[in-house]
Amino acid sequence: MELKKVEKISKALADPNRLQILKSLHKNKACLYCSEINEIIELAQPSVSHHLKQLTDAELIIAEKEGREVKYTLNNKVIDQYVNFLTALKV
Amino acid sequence: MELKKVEKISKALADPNRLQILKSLHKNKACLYCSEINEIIELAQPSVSHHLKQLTDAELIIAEKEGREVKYTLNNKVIDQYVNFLTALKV
DNA sequence: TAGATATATTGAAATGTTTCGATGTTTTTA
DNA sequence: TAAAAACATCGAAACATTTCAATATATCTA
Repeated sequence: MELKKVEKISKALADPNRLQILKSLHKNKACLYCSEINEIIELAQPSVSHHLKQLTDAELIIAEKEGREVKYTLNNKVIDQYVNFLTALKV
Repeated sequence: MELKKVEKISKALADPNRLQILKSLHKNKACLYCSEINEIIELAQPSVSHHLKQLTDAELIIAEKEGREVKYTLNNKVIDQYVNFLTALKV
């Protein structure tokens, strides 16, 4: 994995609200609708939308449009790649 | 691992210069002197000092004073704990 | 012990991030 | 097809991070 990508993922993980979103996705078998996330995170809707964009841009989650709703899913593959980079860092 | 700690480590990893320092530590069998890091990173000395502090505060590296020099070592244990948190996030 | 060397701290400018109200876009439904 | 619902985008305020010159501190050496 490229350093630029590691940096982007780290940035996405470097916020308490975004970590909360990821934990909630984990609890809910990896997927949640945007409206459900809006209920969990105590921020205004545009702020939650911003955080979901950061996570999506880092590819930590995948957004799928379903009508006028959006379903978010954890991207296990990218988490694995990030973990592999970190593991390779050790001696 | 506490969310606050995950956030701190993620922040420490969210910078290209700090990732470069970690990669260099890996290449050099996990340890480097501050002066060597100053040569690798193309920033002024106080900036490098600042980045080393971020990494040390996150416990990703360990600082040991040796006379008037400081030796930095990768902290494999904390990297492992961080990796475990991320792995547990997957479904 | 005075000067040199290695690193840390301070303070300030530049830049980036977070947050929200207002508003825009898309899709559903009455 | 007009109104409602779900989400995204914009713009600005508040806050945090990065960077460096100047300076401080600690340790070594002549």
